[in-house]
Formats: sequence, structure tokens, C-alpha cells
Amino acid sequence: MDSAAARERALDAAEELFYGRGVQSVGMDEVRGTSGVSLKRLYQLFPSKDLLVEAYLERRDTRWRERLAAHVDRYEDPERRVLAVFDRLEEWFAEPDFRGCAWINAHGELGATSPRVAAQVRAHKRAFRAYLARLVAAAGLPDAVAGQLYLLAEGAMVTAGITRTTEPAARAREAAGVLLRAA
Amino acid sequence: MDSAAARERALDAAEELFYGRGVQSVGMDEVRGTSGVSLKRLYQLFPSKDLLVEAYLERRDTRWRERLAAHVDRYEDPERRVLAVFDRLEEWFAEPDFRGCAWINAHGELGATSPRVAAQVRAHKRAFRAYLARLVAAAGLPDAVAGQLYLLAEGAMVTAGITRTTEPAARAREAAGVLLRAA
DNA sequence: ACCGTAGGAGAACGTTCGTTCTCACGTCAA
DNA sequence: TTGACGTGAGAACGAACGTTCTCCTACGGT
Repeated sequence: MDSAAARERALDAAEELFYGRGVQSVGMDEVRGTSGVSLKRLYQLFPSKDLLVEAYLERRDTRWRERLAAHVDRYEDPERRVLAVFDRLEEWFAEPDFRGCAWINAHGELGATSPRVAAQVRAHKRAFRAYLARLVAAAGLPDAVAGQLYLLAEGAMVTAGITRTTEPAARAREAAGVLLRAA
Repeated sequence: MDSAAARERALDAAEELFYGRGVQSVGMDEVRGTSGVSLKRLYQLFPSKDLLVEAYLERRDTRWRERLAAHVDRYEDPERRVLAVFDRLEEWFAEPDFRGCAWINAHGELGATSPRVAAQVRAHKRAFRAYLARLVAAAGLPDAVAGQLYLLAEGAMVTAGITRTTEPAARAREAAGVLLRAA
């Protein structure tokens, strides 16, 4: 197994475990067991657990935003594209291993003690918010609407994570529709 | 120091530390140091750390909802009372030691591994949501609006916790105003 | 005064975990 | 063939931490 493959496997295992059970309740030894990558190699690729956590969050950030954009790009109508964000949320919430927003969870767990994780979370949320702002601007709507929709989306994520239902997405979408019409 | 006073001090310290830095990064020894309650007494009052965590969340839940209700009760107009929820959020976000919603944070940290904490978080959120529903019903508005406002409030909490600004409260309040007018 | 009990300070115990080390094995270059 | 090197399995190390234990002091009832 070459270095790149080991890295992917390690990140796959890290993501599954850290996201599924929280960072602090997963030991490096379990990452080794799940990934099949030896401890020695793990520490070559990621010299500390902190760095593995950062890499996990970073890769997940890229993928999460790509999947969102891919979903939105199914549509052309600018207003429909805004609402597609909430459709994507619903799809996400329905995934069998969904356990809430990885960044909100990581912030709750590590935000107070790890400035780097806190910064990654802020960057991720800033990027999401900026994306929403672009969609709203493309629909010719005032920027304030983006902030409102952003709060709805965050509320839906956190609520879906706690209740383990997809329903918050539909509710947020309804509210978003009202806000769009009112703007 | 009698037993009741020791209990209060222990809970004060637990709340300050657990809320401020997260549960898992605070040891029982630090709770002892901050509270001035010896380990022996701590374990008499709370036979395990888990039970101390539960007691912390429970006491905070009671107080948090009392303060919210007290703020809302300043007003009589039913619609104003609904909006007062967001005023209270802004006040909360501005507190100097504000670090996001304790239950969202606890859920991110422990929700996946502690069913009891997860249940407490769900109960707290259910209670908040039910309170909002009562305010909305008293204003003669459809129940669906309560769900929408709830998502706005949760989004504001999570965003304020991550960005450490009070601004999400004002944005959520604006959006809430629009939703109320549209209903 | 005397004893039983409670409490405080802090050592001690056992476990977990991040990280490093040991050792044996296989591979490839000279 | 030999020897340097990379790797894997897992032991080992050191720290942190939840929990319990030891020992000493102080007090309340007789």
C-alpha cells in the first residue's frame, strides 16, 4: 500500500470514527484498527492526532461544499438554486450515518481548547455563508436575506443532529420560501 | 459548610468549567480546586462525574428557561412577547462568558457516547420549542410559525457561539418579524 | 476526658491514551 | 550475499484522569 492510499484509508477511518463518535472518544489505536494503517505509518502521515483531526475536517469541508454545489447546479433558476440548498440539507440529513454538522460538533467538543479547530470551523461556516450570499445575490435579492437563510440552515443542521430527523430541512425550506417572497 | 452549600459551590464550579472549556477537558480535581469542595465530598454529592454533568445541565436548564420567561414576561402584547425571545438571545450572547449553547455543545461533545446527555439535550430543546409554540399560539398564529422561529433561534445560538458576536440575534429577530408579518 | 464520626488534604490505584520504541521481516541495490 | 532501509505488530512509556484510600484533625455527645 503506497503512501497516498494509506493516507486516504487513514482519513476514511478518521472521518468515520471522529464524526460518528466524537474526536475525544476515539483513540489513535482505533483509527489504526479501522484503517488497517499501522501506528508507525499513521504518525508518519500525521505527526499528531491534532493534525489528523485537522486533515479530517479539511477534507470533509472540501467534499461537503462540493456536494452542496453539485446539488445546486442541477438548477438554473436563481431562486430555485437558493432553495436547492435546503433540498441538499434534507438529502444530507437522511444519510444513514448522519450525526449532525461535523463542524458544529467539533466546535462543541474542541472549540474552547483548540484555536486551530475553532478557526477551521469559522472558516467552514464563513465559506458556506459566502456561498449562500452568492446565490442570493444572483437571484437579485438583498444581502440581508442571505444572513437570514444562513441562520435557518444552521438551525436545521443543529436540530436535525439532535432529533435525528430530516424534518427541520423541510421546515427551514418553507421559512426560506416565505423570506424570499417577502424580500 | 453544610451539604447544600457544598452542592451549590460544586455546581457553580462545574458550570463555569464545563461550560467554559467543555466537559471532557475538565477533571474532577479542577472542579475541586475551583469549588473548594473536597474530592470526598464531591463524590458524596455526585457519585460519578457523569452525574455531576447531568446535574450541571439540569440546573442550567431550569435557570436558562426561567430567565427567558422572565424576559418575555416584561411584555404583554402577544406578538411582542414572541419577539422578546430574540431580545433575550441577544442579551445572552452579550454575556462576557458566553460560549454558545451549553446543550448544543454538550451534544457535540457527548451526544454520541452518552445516551443520558443526549436525552437531556433533547428534553431541553423540546421544552424551549414548546415554550415558543405557546407564545406563538397566544399570538393567534399558526403552529408552523413556531417551528420556523425555533430554527432561527437555534441558528442564532450556534452562530453566535462560533463567531462570538451578538449579531445573529438581531438578524434572527428581523427574520422572525418577517415571518410573523407573513403569517 | 473520650470515643465515634465526618471531613479535608492529598497520595495511591487502575485505566486510558497519545506517542515512541523494539524487534523481526521483507525488499532492493551493489 | 549482504547490508541498509522501510514496515508492521505490538510492547512500552509517560501523562492525565476518574475514583478510592490513608491518615490526620476537629467536633458532638456522653
